[in-house]
Amino acid sequence: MDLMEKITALAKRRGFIFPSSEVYGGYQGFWDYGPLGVELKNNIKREWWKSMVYMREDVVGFDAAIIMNPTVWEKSGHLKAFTDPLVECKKCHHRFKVDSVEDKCPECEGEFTEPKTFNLMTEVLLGTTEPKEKSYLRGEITQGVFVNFENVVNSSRVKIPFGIAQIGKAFRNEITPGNFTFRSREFEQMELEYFVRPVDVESKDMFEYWKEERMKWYTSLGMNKTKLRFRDHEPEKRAHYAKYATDIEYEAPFGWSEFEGIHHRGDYDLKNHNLSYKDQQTGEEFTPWVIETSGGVDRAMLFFLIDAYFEDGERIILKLNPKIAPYKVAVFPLLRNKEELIIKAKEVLKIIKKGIDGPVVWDDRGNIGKRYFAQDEIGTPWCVTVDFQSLDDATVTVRDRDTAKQQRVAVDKLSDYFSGKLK
RNA sequence: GCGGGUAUGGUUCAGUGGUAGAACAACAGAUUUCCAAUCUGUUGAUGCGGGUUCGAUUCCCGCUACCCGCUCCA
Repeated sequence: MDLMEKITALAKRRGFIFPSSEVYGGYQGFWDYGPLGVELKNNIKREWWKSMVYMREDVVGFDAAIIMNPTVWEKSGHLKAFTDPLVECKKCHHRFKVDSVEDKCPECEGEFTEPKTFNLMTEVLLGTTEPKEKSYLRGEITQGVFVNFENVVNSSRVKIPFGIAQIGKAFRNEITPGNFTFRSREFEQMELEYFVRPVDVESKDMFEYWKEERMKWYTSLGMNKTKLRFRDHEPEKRAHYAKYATDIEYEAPFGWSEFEGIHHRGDYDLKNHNLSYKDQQTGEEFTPWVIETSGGVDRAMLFFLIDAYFEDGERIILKLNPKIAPYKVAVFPLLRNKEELIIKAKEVLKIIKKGIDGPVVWDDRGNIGKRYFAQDEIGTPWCVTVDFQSLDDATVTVRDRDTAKQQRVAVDKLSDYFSGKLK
């Protein structure tokens, strides 16, 4: 079994990720997050929000509607840019963008089919009477921030340079979803739009600054540096709006794959929507430039999972950073059939639950070794065992996931012990 | 959308034109048991829809999903 199969199987077996609507045969390009998956994903989003909004003075949060006035998408250029006419070679079946090729297939000299368009925007019909009004599920979350630019400026005392952060779902009719959750038709983005003065040097510096910031964030949560790299876009490969563009890529089992883009969008978007900024002190009015950091939440989660996956003989360990691990602590009674142990262990469970921020779980299956294995496999950083000694001296053993080493800790010190490690 | 492959309990596999087996998991019970798979018991499956046939999980067709390429870029 290759690594992707192992991750996919683990994700399903332990409740991280399921194929969407699986009882009806699934639905291509959609995935559901199970009890552990939603914890992991929420933790990633929370850590992102903390570092991008709470830890900064110059960024505010936002949450736009998924469905917007269709004019937004006309103005933004998405109805054009997300519609790629493709031709297919009748002989070798390779496909190409119409404007990227001549009239013969560069692979095999074969004839092309008529161009077909693939609109990546997901259409929705609104209203109760026919004809219904057509709109779109957002193809990227950014536009909601841009069209609210002046609302935010007028209501929240932000001054350039400043940023607006947003996390939310986006939808694209991908031609070929695949590689587990990597390319999905519904996905979540975590994005910052950082507005700067339209000055080349300043904006380029800011672009470089955000590149480094974003890379640091992933490594600070434990992602393996040697599996990460930047990949600058060649001018001709850049999106329609980008002045500069870089991807952060992870070396997945299916190859180096992008999961965050840092784009210098210039004034493209605000100009499209006819929006500008007025400096209250100088009276100067201008259209800011935008540095965007746009990360895929589902992709980041997939790569955190892959990156954390280790095998030690038969033992599987998810070495997730404790901050994003679904469960922080598991509590075991050494034996499940000794009432005094159960009572004490339930007390300890309650104490830790109150003492730390995050899920603490109970586990009394089979035998103790089995529980350690099961918790390792879902990345629980610490296991607390209540044994007979605990009944005498109110201490428990705390076992570390990565080292498998144990330490005796007094029950009344547990909360401090764990919250210290979770900082 | 095109080409190739795959589809059996939760997972990994077996098997058959006539009552589908196992291992692991799950659940219940036993055992002073600290690094899984001691002991006992229980639940649970042929992706969906057609066709051929007395009878289909098995043969045929269609669909769907997943995997590998083309494509895509969060």
